[in-house]
Amino acid sequence: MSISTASKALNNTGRMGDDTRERVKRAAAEIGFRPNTLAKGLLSNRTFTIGLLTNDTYGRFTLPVMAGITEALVDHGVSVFLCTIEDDPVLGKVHVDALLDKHVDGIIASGKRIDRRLPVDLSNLPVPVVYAFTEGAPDSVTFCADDFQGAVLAVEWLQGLGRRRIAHVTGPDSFVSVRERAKAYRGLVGDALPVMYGTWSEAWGHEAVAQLWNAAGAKPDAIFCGNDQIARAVVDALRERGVRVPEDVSVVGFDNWEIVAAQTRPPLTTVDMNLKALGREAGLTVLALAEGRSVEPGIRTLPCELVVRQSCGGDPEL
Amino acid sequence: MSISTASKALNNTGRMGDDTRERVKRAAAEIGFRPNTLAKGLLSNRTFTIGLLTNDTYGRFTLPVMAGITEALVDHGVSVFLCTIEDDPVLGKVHVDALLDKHVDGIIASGKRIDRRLPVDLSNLPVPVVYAFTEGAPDSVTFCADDFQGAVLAVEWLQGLGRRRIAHVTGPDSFVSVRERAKAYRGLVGDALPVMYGTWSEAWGHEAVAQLWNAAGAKPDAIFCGNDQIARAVVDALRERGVRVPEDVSVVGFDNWEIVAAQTRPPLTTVDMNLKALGREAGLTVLALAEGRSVEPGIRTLPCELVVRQSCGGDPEL
DNA sequence: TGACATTGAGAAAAGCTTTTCTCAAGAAAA
DNA sequence: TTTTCTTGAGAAAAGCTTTTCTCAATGTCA
Repeated sequence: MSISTASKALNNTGRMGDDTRERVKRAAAEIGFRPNTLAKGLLSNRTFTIGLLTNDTYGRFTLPVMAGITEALVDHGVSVFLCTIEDDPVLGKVHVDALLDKHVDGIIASGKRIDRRLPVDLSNLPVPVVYAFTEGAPDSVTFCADDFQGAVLAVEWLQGLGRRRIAHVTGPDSFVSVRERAKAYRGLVGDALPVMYGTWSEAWGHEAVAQLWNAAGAKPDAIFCGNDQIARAVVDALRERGVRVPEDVSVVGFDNWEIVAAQTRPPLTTVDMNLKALGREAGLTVLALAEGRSVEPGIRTLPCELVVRQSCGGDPEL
Repeated sequence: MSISTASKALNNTGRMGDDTRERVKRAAAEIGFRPNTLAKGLLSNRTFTIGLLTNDTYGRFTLPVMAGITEALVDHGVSVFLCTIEDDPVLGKVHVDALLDKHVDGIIASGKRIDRRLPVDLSNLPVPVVYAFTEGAPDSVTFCADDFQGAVLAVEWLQGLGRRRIAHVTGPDSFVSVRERAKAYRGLVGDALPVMYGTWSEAWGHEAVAQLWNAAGAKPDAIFCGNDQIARAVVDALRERGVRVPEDVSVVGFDNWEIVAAQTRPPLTTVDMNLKALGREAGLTVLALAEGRSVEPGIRTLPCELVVRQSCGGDPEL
């Protein structure tokens, strides 16, 4: 039995008798033959590996993205190198070099916010690069969540529940996401209440509630929070003040960070950025690029969706 | 210039003139030559890749382990495939097969608890396997944290602060870790108070405080919690009851999960399991195995350390 | 039955390094 | 001057697949 015959049999290529083909396959299965991906890669210039670069140490955003990538690519036999590079350019270069040495088919860059670059130069690389949830190079493909639409979803949900004095407690306005969400909020509720910018901490959530409730005049009947940590703190702070959630005040978060959203009492209704879908798209795109298919560059915005739990009231079955 | 001469020049092997060697190196640097790791691997049977298998979706335990592995191995030019297999045996097999196809030099299995196996068969693999924070096969190398010692650390710290009625609110006693910690606790404080087993949720933390404070008799002056989520809830519940932390009651957590521990008010003093160090050891071990060095099988227990914040009182500078 | 077509299987090359071996040239020794 | 060493450089093979080409054998048609 020649090597080439075996190869052709296993790959269903070449001309040969069906009996021979079957016989080879059976034998291969029997001895547990695994074609060496390295050798195959040597020929095809494909390694069926990609690199995922991130500076998100806690995996808050990267893990869902990674899950999506893996889900999309595992069927294609592609495995993913995860490289956490902190915010260290040197570490970044080390990892990129390692990835290039291993001839990854492509690289996906991911991060913690969509208006910051990873601290590493990914231009002029010999492999395709796509960006997911981080700022991309000018002519690249970049995926991010639709903050504006997500905020609309949240605010309209509150309005649909009859809420009319909706406050917005959010993160620093240096974030594009924060500004986008604030713009959507402004568009729907007007200028009655100021947008409250702060930090992404629980401390700020408590502080914001204190400011709102210590001020004179009517209190809000709903609070749209910039992330789940703030939302959680807001819920806690309201409870401590004897304000009932969701009866007196509805609270909606952003991120759908299970660990926070589900453990809050009551569990948070919150906007999910669909990071997994985002990862899936990024994975398929980098694969397409790796296979030489051409992909229109630009920023692709994926819609958010609202995850209804109990912090707003309303029928969770809607 | 022959290929072999170039190879020898770049690898500092073979006999040749220093001038030739230098000339080759300069030229290589100039054109940005990267030896193809695949071809090298084809010869040496090394790919400088390893697989990290985990069922820890949120990365709670796996990400620190991963960080340690990467830190230890990046200098050796080794990259890590992260495979999240949920608890799905099929997915597990798919990923293991993908890893074997790619001829990883070794596999590290990791998980969420040290007394459960990953839902996938890792025996009789053609590559070395080491286990980190998950139950290993009989004659394997397994790394885990020293729960007993960690608990001793926590309880002795409380005792050192003068606390005498120390309660223990922890997770389900089906966990080996829980039983180990409880045993250490028992050994140091005796039977005055029952060990309170529950779930790993904040709800249980609240519930436990209610039980303790609604009971007749003296209240605890310290609570040793089975993880940070419980500890956080305990702190919250105490504050809601007007009990001051740390003035009236000291609370210590377990895990040092930054996101929880640092956001709690006051921030949690807690036991850190040194997962990063654990990952580092696991990484170095799998590398040693991959290089053919022999490693004594068995369970390696790494010590925990106490991270002092403010939930216990005492001088954080100690 | 002879010429031609078809079919199935094997040989060989390519892909990129490293390593071992061979060989030629120059230098040193006789 | 001839022989022997030494040194530096190149040739070749190995590692594992896939693909293209070649070739022998069988079958078909005239």
